[in-house]
Amino acid sequence: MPLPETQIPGRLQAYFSERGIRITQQRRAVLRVIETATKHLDAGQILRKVQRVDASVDRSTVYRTLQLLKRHGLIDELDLMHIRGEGHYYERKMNREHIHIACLRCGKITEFVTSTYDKLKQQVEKDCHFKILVSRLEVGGYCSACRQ
Amino acid sequence: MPLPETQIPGRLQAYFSERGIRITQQRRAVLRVIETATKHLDAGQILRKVQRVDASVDRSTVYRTLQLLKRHGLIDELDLMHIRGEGHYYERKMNREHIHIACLRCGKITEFVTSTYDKLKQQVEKDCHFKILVSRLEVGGYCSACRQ
DNA sequence: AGCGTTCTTGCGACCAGTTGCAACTCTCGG
DNA sequence: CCGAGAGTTGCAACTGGTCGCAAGAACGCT
Repeated sequence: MPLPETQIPGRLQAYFSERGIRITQQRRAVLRVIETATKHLDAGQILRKVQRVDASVDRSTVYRTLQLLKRHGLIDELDLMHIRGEGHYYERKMNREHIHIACLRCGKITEFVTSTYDKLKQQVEKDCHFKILVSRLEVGGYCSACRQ
Repeated sequence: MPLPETQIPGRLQAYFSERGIRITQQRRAVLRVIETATKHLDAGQILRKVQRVDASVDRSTVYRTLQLLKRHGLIDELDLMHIRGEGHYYERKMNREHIHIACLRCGKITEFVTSTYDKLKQQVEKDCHFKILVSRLEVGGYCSACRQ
């Protein structure tokens, strides 16, 4: 086996070992796929990419790893307004929470950061006496190109 | 059969006949369940309530009716931060869009209306040159009682 | 009211995601 | 380096949601 362990751990794997969460071959593969993803992936796509590295990895392992990451707040789960089916999409959590804007016609996903979103969350915390841990704002409609 | 057709149509049914969408026994039952709901229902709960009126109604009919309502913008679909499982919840669309606040510990769902949310949406439309048709803001965390 | 078109339904098969369980494997201490 | 114990995996069975299709129902027209 040509040294797969010596790869750069990556943030997610580092988080795991710091917290004493076990790192297995299967989890390493899932983390790697998520960390190197360039676009929003759904569970099925992640599974397929993982199985290209290790074909024996089961669906349930991928789903369980995604749940684990979600519970630790390391990934965000998105619906993207159900543009394609009912499934969820995943992305690694960014420094700044952003809005997902989905064009219902061309399917393009845009991300948008604004301080108004932060202000809105602060207002919710204050007015509702609520401690926010996760939040998700998704918007569906038509982008400028599709609206013509 | 004691005059089931003579019931007050209700808003959803009225919308259907105005638009020439066929009204069937099954759809009538689903609309009735949604219109008389006092809390957020998931598809399974709606199915069970519908089947108490007409046991022959199939799952797929309920799901298709929900999709139909969603497409016409008559109901909103919510995840409620996946407090219980992966399923979705449905509520009939209100005059004013509101934020759903889900306590991750006690499961309580609070609804919150604020003009900041409207301002945020306006800003997205302006800054992103995007026409918003639907939006959804869900927040998860701890309510004041559970935070102690 | 009867008829025909068109839409809807129920069914069965399928895909996606979850769960219980026995076998396995990771990690830590010796 | 090895063994024990806890945690993880793959499997199989199950639930939730979707889809294609043939039978059935709704509505407009006469």
